[in-house]
Amino acid sequence: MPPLAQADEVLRRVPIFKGLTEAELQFLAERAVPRDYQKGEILFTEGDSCNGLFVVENGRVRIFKSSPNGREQILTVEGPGSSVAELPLFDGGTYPASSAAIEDARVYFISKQDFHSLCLVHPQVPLKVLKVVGGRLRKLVGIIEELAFTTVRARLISVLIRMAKTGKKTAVGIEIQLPPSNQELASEIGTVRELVSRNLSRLQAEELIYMDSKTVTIPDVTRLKAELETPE
Amino acid sequence: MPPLAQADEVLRRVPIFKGLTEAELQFLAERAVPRDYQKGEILFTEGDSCNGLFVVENGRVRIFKSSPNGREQILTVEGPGSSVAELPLFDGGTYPASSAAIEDARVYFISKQDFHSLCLVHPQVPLKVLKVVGGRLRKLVGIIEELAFTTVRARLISVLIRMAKTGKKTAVGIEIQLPPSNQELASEIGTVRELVSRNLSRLQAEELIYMDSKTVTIPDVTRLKAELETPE
DNA sequence: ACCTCAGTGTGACAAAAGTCATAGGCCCGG
DNA sequence: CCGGGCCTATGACTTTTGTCACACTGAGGT
Repeated sequence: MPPLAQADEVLRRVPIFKGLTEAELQFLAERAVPRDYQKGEILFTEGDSCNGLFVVENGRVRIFKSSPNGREQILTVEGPGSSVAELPLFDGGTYPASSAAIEDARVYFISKQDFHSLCLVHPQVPLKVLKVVGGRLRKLVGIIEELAFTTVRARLISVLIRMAKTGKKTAVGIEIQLPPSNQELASEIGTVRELVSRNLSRLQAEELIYMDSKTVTIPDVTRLKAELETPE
Repeated sequence: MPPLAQADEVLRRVPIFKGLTEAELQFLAERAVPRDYQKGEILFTEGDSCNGLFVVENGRVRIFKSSPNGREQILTVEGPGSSVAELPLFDGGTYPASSAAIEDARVYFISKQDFHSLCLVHPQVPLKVLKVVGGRLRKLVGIIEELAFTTVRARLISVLIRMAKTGKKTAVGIEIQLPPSNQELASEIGTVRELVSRNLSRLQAEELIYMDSKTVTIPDVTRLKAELETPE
């Protein structure tokens, strides 16, 4: 069990609640229900009707679509301080995708009613929501672009580069941690386990990366980026 | 040149402006600038900074991503009474995609400033925007799902079925009109001209559709839908 | 009537993606 | 130390996708 945190401390960090007064934060904090999820546990499933929104306190949560033949496509991964599923709250529809905990996680649940009450007294909130939704939309467009135009290899290189931005610098290059399984990585780039495995091997053979189980070292990010330009 | 219309009549029909008073509509109508575009003309390009939002009076407009090698992926097609590009107005970023007129079209342009003034006096508006943005997000997720999980053939069948919903019933089936070029259709489903051509031929050979140039007749929509279930 | 031009249909390939089967590694519990 | 469960790597193969080249059609314009 993670140590208890003050709900208001958590909510204060959430972008859509920035700028609320102490009293307003308090109002929400009193009504926010903490929920603990174990690794892999489902928060909600595509098509469920939406009763409220989630705020992640710790752990990470993935939002994904799944296909009848068992494949998955991750839409986004949200970590501490993110809100999840604000949108269906406003358009009244069901969840467009499913969500599950990647690691053990604690989230707060805020009911639709409470959130709507807040919006009434604080019209700034919908504007903030629009802002984060804007970012989400951009992300989705980015995924579409990658799926429509690029190969698995290019998408894999893209995630590696994205991860490199927050990676650890070492003497021999930037060091990053791959997700716990190749399956997870495959879902992020919309393909299957085997192709991830093959392409990682190939990148290593080409000396663009070095792998030690889940730890990848990128000796030269620029050279990796260059691979994205040329078709070969 | 299309006949002149009263701007306020056009704006009244737009979802995000539903519920405004006459005075407020008037305020916008006075400030909305009409613009005429010819078929194929560009409204804005991905990466442009965003100064306002568009409302389509007539004609249709497509929003799309384009790839360095000349391919395109259509994100949505908006017709009369739709607003376009509300989002970057709120998050302050640039346009995430480009837009061009499919046919000759007239649109109204409303500047960022005017729109923000409206939002201040009328907090209902952002809520309406959230609603339409919600729909947009769902659409994008749908595109991702199709790109990630299905084949060109399935995506083609999907659009045909979607078009059938607004098609014309005849004695021999439902009749629909394909877009003016196969290229356009290809961009909608994220592939190339040739594959559209081939797959349409194949569907006709299988007697799932009948084609007479751009007019397609679907004798049995259920049978077409069944093709989506089975891998073969 | 003829030329041009944009869009089409198709065959032949090449490349990429996905499937299936198999072998092996690693960790954990008994 | 052994066995089961889970994940990984990899070869062999199929299907799908995309590219290129080329011939054909139909509408418009002069």
